[in-house]
Amino acid sequence: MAYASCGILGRVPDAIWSVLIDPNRRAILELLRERPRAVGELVDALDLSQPATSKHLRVLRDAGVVRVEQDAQRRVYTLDPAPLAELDAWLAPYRRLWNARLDTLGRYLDDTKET
Amino acid sequence: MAYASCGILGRVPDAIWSVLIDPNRRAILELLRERPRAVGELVDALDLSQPATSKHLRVLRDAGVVRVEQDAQRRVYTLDPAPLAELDAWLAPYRRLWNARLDTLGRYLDDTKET
DNA sequence: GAGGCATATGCCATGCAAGGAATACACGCC
DNA sequence: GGCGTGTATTCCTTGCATGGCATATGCCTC
Repeated sequence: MAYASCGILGRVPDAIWSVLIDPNRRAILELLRERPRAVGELVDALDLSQPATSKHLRVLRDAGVVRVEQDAQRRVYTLDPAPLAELDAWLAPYRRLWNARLDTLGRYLDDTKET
Repeated sequence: MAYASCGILGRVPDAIWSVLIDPNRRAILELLRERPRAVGELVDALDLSQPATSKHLRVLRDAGVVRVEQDAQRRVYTLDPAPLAELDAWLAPYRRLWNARLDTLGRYLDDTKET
């Protein structure tokens, strides 16, 4: 949310970091970015066993970046990007730094153009 | 740099992710955000042994997020935020999503106000 | 060039996260 | 109520990253 990207919230929960560590979990996030999917779909898309996939989904659930909805025997997972805003907030101060660098580069280019 | 935050580069290198996993490494980044520091300074600031600190610095160096400069026996580390732009690029599609949510929320609030 | 300081590296032990296999659980259908 | 499908959980093993300790390396001073 807005207050998160303003940097007021400060600390990124460990759960969020641990989500990002794993490539498979990042892959799941990207798949869910497209549309909600049942577990079986994810299993097919990733090259992973069903139990392994379920375990990753558990981590994602605990971190709050996905939500489950039950549809008969299937469980459909949906992306909830909100917690990632914390990550964005964490990144903000660094973003300022590399933007400063870009500004410097920009001025340099302008100056050389004038020469 | 610019091309990174434009999202052209796509994949965040594994090295960047592995940097972020560790709380101590994130702490080092934050310390260096303030100003460049020698290893000894970092050892004091973190609650870590000197060897452990050096190992983390190695990881950070390999990922390209810090640079070293030698000053007699001391090595002064400086933050280089550029590679973090890749992370920013990775985050971009998700940012769009939570912004969309905020817009929805905004409209909802506007509507209820009108009622 | 010997000794002392600052940092890096090697080796070892420990802990922990990830994946596989088997199994438990939940739901719908006949 | 038994059965098949879809998903979660448990147990176990393995690999890997972390940190401490000891030690190597580099540099400066006397």
